[in-house]
Amino acid sequence: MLGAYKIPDIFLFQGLTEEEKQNLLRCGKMKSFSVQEHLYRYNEPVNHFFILCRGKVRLARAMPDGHELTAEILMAGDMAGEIEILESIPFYQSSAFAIEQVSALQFPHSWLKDSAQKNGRFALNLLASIAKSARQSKIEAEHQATMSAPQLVACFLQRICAINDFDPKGFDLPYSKTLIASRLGMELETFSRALAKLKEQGVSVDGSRVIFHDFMKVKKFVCGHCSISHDCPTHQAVGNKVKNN
Amino acid sequence: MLGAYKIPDIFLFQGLTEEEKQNLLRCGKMKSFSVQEHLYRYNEPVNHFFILCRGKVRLARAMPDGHELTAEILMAGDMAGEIEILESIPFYQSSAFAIEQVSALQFPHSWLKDSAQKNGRFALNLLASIAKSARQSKIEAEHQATMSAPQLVACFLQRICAINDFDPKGFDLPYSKTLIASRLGMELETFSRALAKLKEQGVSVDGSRVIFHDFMKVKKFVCGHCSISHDCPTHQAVGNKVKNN
DNA sequence: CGACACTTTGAAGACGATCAACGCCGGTGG
DNA sequence: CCACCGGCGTTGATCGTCTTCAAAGTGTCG
Repeated sequence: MLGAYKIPDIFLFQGLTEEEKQNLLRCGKMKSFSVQEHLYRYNEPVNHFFILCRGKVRLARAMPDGHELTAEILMAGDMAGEIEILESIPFYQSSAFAIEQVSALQFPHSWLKDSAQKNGRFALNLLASIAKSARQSKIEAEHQATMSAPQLVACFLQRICAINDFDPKGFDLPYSKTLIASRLGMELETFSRALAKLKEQGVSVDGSRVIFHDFMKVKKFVCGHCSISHDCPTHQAVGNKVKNN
Repeated sequence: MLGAYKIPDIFLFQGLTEEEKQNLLRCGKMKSFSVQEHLYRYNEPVNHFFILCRGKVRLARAMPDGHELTAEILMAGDMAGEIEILESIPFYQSSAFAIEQVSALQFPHSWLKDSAQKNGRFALNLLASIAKSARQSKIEAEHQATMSAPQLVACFLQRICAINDFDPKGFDLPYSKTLIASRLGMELETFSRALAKLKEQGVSVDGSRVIFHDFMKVKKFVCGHCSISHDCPTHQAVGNKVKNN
């Protein structure tokens, strides 16, 4: 059968018994989506919760000026739709497009809350997951406000490398530069020029081939991979510079 | 007794029986903090979870260059420390300073997960809360990437007005301009100039007095108060402008 | 080979950060 | 009462960065 991909270790199910897992999985269907197909669209009623098993998905929303912003690029293991469901928002807040051949577990929207309410362990897993993405978004907002384009790009490249477990000494970009630029909220031209500047920092990007020649230098340049680990040397807090009231 | 403030309706406790609430509250202590005092500091071990009952708290982290960024300004009803606890991060990721006289319920850190695991309704409330702040942060990152300084300021002013239930026809800023600028990740000078430009959009700010002369015009200018409501006219999604791979 | 999507490069303009100076206010101390 | 000071906010000038528009280069696929 076509859609029969091995179900990956799902973070939400960690620590559950095999029986609990099977019971939970019983409510889900494995769905396939081909390139350019959408899992859901902005403003559609929230009917489903998804867990990505294969392929990548782009979450995007269009700005009124016609620009389109890529909010997130999901990979296997990521969830989609959970925010809307948990906040009880009736309509999807973004559109989800498959950028590769995608397989995803699809659950009815009520499944998520029901399972969280019934199964304490499931709830904790879900909480950890969402807390992580909340923190990630906070850090990203911070970065957008404080980092230059080359720093943002370098930070993103590090993250790509880390979460995909690529070799820093040489790997291929998993998506187009246009998509990355849109993900980082910058123009393609700016992105391109940023790559040129990164050569000075020991990062060479030729076509889709990326090489970190001096990992330490890059870390220093962007502030460690703050978005990844907990001990980002950049964001040491101290002071009291901003006075109150 | 000094710290005896009425405990506000706590979102986390919604839908619980009176008995459940009392049981949960039993683990918390009401603490007072005076201006400039900290509830916790960056990199300290995560020992407590807080629910703010009175006063405002600034969450901040310092950048290596000495700059300091205000990540969040909490008000009564908001939580602090939940992200670190739920993600099991052992150290606080920001510092929390009281910018007014503050009262807060302080719980041992383990209380949060324990309660979520045991009480399904509590877990759902917590999930909704965190989902909301996750979505909020996403939107903020988006704004930082796409909006001009005057737009960011206008958006922030609208939000202040809405969440405090102020009268748009005239209200006072609840914090200093320096603090707001830092919250928005911009320089005080930029903030000041942004206010000047907002006059053209029907927003007058004189000292700490804010008046929205034409609410519709402002909404249009910033894109509705997208950060507040679900139906932000700005972020209608459509398209497919960004091509894939 | 030509069409088309993707990417790079160049030049001009807009915007925000930075540095510097000044006005304003409340408090302190002579 | 006045002089001084420090914190806060405004305003001006300059500079670097990002966006925008335009053009050209690269690659793939028929």
